[in-house]
Amino acid sequence: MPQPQKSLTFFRRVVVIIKKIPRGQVATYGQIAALAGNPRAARQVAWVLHSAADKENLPWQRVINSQGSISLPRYGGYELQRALLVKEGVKFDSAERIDLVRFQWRPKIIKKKKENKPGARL
DNA sequence: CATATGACGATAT
DNA sequence: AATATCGCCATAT
Repeated sequence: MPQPQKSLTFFRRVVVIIKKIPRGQVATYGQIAALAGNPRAARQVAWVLHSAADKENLPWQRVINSQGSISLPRYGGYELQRALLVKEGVKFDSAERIDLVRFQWRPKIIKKKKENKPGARL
């Protein structure tokens, strides 16, 4: 018997995650890789975008690098990505970087139960 | 199995 | 700050 819900491939998990990035916010390759279960697979996220951004209709423009900047080369998609983000309200500073503190998506950690320590002070 | 690819990330220089 | 180098690793072939 095959497992009822065999874990999805990394590829699929990444696709699902990227689709959840809210408009006006961004996520980094490494962040997405981590959410997909492998914090060291940032490059694979790039690969997923390369191979499926279009087919899967992903909000690919919301994925940027850990420096808060666009990874696509100038005249190779950079301008388009920048324009799409600006249109969503994302701001770029004078160094062409996005302030991650302001714009990075911070999904709620769903995880399992078990947290909630009554009386715990932080 | 062996190699190649890649919109990365961290570190060294 | 800008560039170079290396480590990583899911997929593709």
